[in-house]
Parts: sequence; structure tokens; C-alpha cells
Amino acid sequence: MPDSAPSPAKTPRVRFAPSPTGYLHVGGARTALFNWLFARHTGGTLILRIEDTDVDRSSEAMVEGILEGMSWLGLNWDEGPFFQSQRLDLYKATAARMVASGHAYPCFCTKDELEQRRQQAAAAGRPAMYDRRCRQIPADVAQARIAAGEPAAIRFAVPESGTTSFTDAVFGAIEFQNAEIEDFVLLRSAGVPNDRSSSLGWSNGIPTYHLSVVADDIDMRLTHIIRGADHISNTPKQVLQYRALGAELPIFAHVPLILGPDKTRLSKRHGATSVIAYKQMGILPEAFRNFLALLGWTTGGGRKQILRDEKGKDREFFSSEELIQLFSLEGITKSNAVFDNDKLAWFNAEHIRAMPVEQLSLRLEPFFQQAGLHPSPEKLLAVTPLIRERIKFLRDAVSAADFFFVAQLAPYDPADLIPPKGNLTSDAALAIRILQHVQQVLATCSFDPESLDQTLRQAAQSLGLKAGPMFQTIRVAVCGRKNAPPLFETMAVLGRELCLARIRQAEENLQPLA
RNA sequence: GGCGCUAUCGUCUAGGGGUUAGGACGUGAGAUUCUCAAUCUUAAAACCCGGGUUCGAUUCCCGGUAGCGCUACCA
Repeated sequence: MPDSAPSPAKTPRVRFAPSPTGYLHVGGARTALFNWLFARHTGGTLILRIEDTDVDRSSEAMVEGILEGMSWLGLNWDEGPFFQSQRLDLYKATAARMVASGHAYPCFCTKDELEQRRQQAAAAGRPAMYDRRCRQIPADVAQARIAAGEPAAIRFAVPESGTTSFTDAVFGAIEFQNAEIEDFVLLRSAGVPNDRSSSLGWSNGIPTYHLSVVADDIDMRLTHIIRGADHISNTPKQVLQYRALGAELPIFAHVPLILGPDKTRLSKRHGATSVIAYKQMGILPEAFRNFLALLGWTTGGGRKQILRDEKGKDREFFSSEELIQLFSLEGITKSNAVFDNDKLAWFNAEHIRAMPVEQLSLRLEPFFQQAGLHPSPEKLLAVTPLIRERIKFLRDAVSAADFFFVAQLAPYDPADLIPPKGNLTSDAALAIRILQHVQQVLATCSFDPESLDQTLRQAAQSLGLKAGPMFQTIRVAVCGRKNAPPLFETMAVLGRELCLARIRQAEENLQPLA
């Protein structure tokens, strides 16, 4: 049996533990999401812990970036944020306990020596593991050297034989040979990079990741560790420490990685990896959550049946409430998943369409502001239903609807005013005739979609033209483009004055072609 | 290199000893419409390879291959 089973009755405590050496990226966001869904599903507690023990690479700005990403995604936590850099005493005490119990020992090898030996080992084709030479040093000798101020790291004394194993909630039983695990460093020595706190003299007092995760996970009474599968190989080092400290093992649930389209690990060169970039594109957080949740998780996990809709098709569109209700560790997939931008765009479009217009128009507003357009709330609300089926990203709303909000249309090709084939003639003269006639009828008719529909179809009839091609002329005149929302609704929103002005302008634009 | 994990349409996935291997995104075609979308219909598209086990394997087992991860006094 790999380990003692944790008592299942406890209410779950989970954590998201990013390292502030970068912004919140897509992979981290999904890990955070899974932890959040799990906590909310089980009524457990989500803790946010900032792993900033790499002083050289961590920054305040990145902490803020991560917090911004979390709040945009709507992932709230219950405890924290805790900063590991402020919990150094815990790590020192934890290391001391392991030294005292003989599970850890001081190592006086310098970084250079280690590097040299590693290279020699590599050249000789030997495994590049630490040779454990300082483990031989008698305790009293080591104590004396430390007392004399000789820099030392603390290493964990890994058993030289046997195996270490654990049961992963996603991957099942995983076993490692102890002989393959090196005596890893728990506490860094002095004079080594990351030297900011010389509180111990011989050590800089800063733990490595291996120590700080375990010390904190125990201290924070975490029951489940949900994190990226890149940590599977680290897990035995942690299990060993749990044992050394006499602590109960949490349940590990490793989540497969997210890859780029070329199937390598997702990184900057794949384009946007910061979740904030998705915010800026106009992805809705609820859509992002939906998309991310289904990357590496399905409703059909374990013995459950996949969720189907009325037509018997697998459901993929979920509100966040549904995700919370449905989420389970059993549904987590084992294999890595490629991040598919097209599918994300589709999810976003679906969520856009599912959203009440009032809400959508509020979400759209900042994007117009950013583009230098300042629609009134009323007008934006009127425009929103006209474009909501035409945009995949909120940002697209600007290019789809800018003509509603500008005084002067952007220049367009006057040739576009000429109605497409479908009428006997199709030239500039015809376009002018249309525009002139239309100006007359529009001067007096009611400006609601129904009346405009009726009026303009009548106009086509009296001109002896097919309505469709003729509408195209009006559309270009009024919108300044060939593709736009439905004509009558659009005109109704624009109003009589603006429509007439633009049609007059179009007539002028056409003169050179006539 | 060593160790670990994984392997179903291009992508996300369902399924599971006997199935027409299901769905979604994307792609093609068609319908509809005042354009563009949306919507509807439809088509093409997958069980990595080799051995077992079995009456029968895509499914179970083993091996190979490939991909990914780890291999730091990074996390």
C-alpha cells in the first residue's frame, strides 16, 4: 500500500500557489479554476498562497498581475494571500525538525563544486545526482563547522533503497525508486543567489520549493493538492517529507498540461498566454472559465455519464454555477490538451449570445471608450442586439458598430454603392437613381424597422428593381461598408437625419463614376 | 541519457471485448435571409505500431514508438 489513506470526512482545503515570476498564464489559470471549482463544489476552502521564495525572480508587479488575473476570472479565495517570503520561520523550524530527527543534514558543498561534479559525472556517463558526501559527516563535526560560520545548505536524507509511492486521484498509483531521488536541498546556504536574508549566518534562511510547499501544505492543513502534472516528479520528495514529519498525506490530483498548437508546452511564443491578454481581446470571464474547465476535464468522468442536451448531443456550454455543481476530480483527463483558440472564440460567442443585452452593452462599453468612441448608454443599448450575433470577441464590437457612433463615415469605395447584379442594369447611374428616390421616401416615412421595411420595398417596386440588390446600395450609403447588421434596424437606430445625410453624401461620392 | 506520465477525427473529448466508434470546435456543401452573421441540414475526418489473452480486440496485458514532464541551493 503506497500510503495511509487521509480521512475523508474533513471539509476540503485546497490552494492555488502561483509563483510571482510571471503573470497569471493560461495553465496557472486552469489550475486555479480547478481548485476553485473543487472548493466551491465541496463547500471547502480555497487558499491563495504566493510562492515567492525565489527572491531574485519574484516581483511585486507580478503578484499584482496574478491578483488581477484572478479577479478578472472571478476566482475568489477564502484565505490569503499568504506570502512564503513572510513565513521563513516556519520553514527554518521545519528543516530543523528534520535535522533533529536525522531526516536531513547540513551540506557544505559549494555550488561550484556541485556544478563541477555534475559535469564530471555527465562526462563519465554517470547519473548527475548529488553524491551524498556530506551525509557522512558526523553530527558534532557538522555542528562545529556551522558554529564556525561555514556556509551550509540543509539536504533531505533520502532512503537509499526501497520505493516511494502515492496514489494520484487522476493518474492512479505512481511509484518511484528511492535510489533515483537525490538528496535535495531544503534550506539554501549563505552566499548563494537569492541571498537576501542572512539571518542564520551559514544559511540565507530561504527554503527551496521542496521545503516550503510541504511545510505550508501541512501548516495550512490542506487536504487536496490539485496542481499541474509537471509536479508529479516532485511528489515523492514531498511524500518523503510528510513521512519524516509524521504528517498525514493529502490527496494529490495532478492535472495534465496545456500545450500550444505545436504540442509543446504553452509559452509566450504561442501568442497570448497571460489571461489579461484575453480580457483585452474581449473574452468574457464566464466563457473563459467554461472553455478552460473543459480542457482536461469532462462531465463524463468516473462512473458518471456525460451530460447530454435535449437532442442527445454532449453538452459543452455551462454556466459557472453548473460547472461548480458538476465538477469532480474523477472527470479530470489524463492526457495533455492543446489550447484551441477557435474553440475559445466559439465559447465566447455562445456566452455573448446567452447574455442579456443590457449586460452585454455594459461589457461592450469599455471597448468603445478605448477606441475613442463614446456612445451614449441608450444608443449602445439599441445597437447591442444588432451586433451580438456578429461578434466573437467583445473587441469586435468596435469594428462591427463604429459607424453608429461617428459623425463622419470613414472613406469607402464609391463603387460599392453600385448594386450587385440581379437587376437588368447595374451601374453608377442606377445607384444614383436609387439614392435619389430613397431620399424622397425617407423624408416622410416613419423611422421604425417595420415602416422602413415596407417603405423601401415599395420603393424598389416603383423603381422596378429587386429589393435585395437595391438594399445593398442603401446599406453601403448608410453604413459605409458592404457587411453590416440588418438594414432597417440599423437605419432606425441611426435616425432619419443621419441616414439622409449619409445618402446625400453617397450620391455625391458617386458623381465621379457617373 | 535516466526516471515518470500519456496515447480515439486537425483540435477538445465520449465510449468500451462484438458499436454504422458518438458529440463539439474548425473545414466543405446546401437551405434560409436585404449583406454579414446567427440558425438548420449535410459531408469529409480518428481508435500510434507490434505481439499476446480471447471465438472476437480500438477497448485487457506486454513490448516498441512518439509526445510531454522532471532530472537546480527555479517554482
